[in-house]
Amino acid sequence: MAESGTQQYADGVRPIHLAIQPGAGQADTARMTIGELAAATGVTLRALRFYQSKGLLAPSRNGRARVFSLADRNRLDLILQGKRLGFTLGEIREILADRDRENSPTLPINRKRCVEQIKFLERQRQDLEQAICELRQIYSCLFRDLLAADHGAARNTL
Amino acid sequence: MAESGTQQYADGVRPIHLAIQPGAGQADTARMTIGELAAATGVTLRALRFYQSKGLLAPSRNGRARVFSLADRNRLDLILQGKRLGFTLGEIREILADRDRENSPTLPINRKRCVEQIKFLERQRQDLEQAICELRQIYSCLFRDLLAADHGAARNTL
DNA sequence: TTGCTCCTCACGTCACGTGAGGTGGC
DNA sequence: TTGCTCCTCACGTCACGTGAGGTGGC
Repeated sequence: MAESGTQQYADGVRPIHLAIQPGAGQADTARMTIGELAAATGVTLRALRFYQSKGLLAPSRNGRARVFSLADRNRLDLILQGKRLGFTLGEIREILADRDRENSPTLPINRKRCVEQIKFLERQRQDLEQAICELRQIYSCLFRDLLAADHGAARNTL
Repeated sequence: MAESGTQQYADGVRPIHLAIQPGAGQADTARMTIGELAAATGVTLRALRFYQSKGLLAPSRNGRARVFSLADRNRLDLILQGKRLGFTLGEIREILADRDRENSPTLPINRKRCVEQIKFLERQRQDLEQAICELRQIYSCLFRDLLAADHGAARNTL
């Protein structure tokens, strides 16, 4: 059987008792299975296991099954923020290793890396702009050819 | 030995007799080696062989060595245009297979594919814009923290 | 003979997708 | 017993990079 990943609750109604486990203790007691974490974040099971294999996540175990703590969930949020910002998984691991102690609410990047990443993304944006521009020109050429074909058809009957 | 790829003429002065072969015939007589084509287009030898393995290029042979004609070079230009426009190699092969007969000066994409690609790239651009925006916010937070640290240091001496 | 350019495997990278085949608790 | 969720290999994808080891003509 294939694992279903992120869509096992298609109606959007997930069993709440699994997600929070209220009253079972306090503080870091919101322990989740891999399936619950996947559903909560939109990340596939495979991706979560992959992040672990790359040293980005380190869930504990209950027998063979992985158990993710609130700290793990917060760390995953930082990983996803890093991906949104265009960092590779290797870079994200570096960033999180740098000052993991701080338990930062946002990705703890330094000034230099921040500036370089902005430059990097701005270059990509410029490439994208040029590509979009070129495609729009192609599109208007297609339109012009269509008009020309109409007129050509008219002329060819002369 | 490693193959040097695109940088074998670091001074920018390439032997002209290799690039054109003047007077050897007419029409499609501008035959190039893989190294010459690589140097002329900035594509690596590996990439050229890879495009061939994917059915995008089909150079003839002189013994074991590949020989690229003017038609091959023009086709490569279309491939590179496709890549700039964000198409995958598989899509580029489809596009070039569609109406190869036309020997088009620009990538012969149809209206539907053009519109969809524009949408696709515009989505990517939006993601990029958001990322850049988020990074700029992080940057200004870093700046603010630096100022706060200065003031904090002053206050802490009180 | 030395150098250069060319060749063909073939493994590595990046971020996972996609089965295959098996386990454990309700 | 059936279903569900979980597990671990392990091969596939995309667009090449990077050696290793060998060939051919000046």
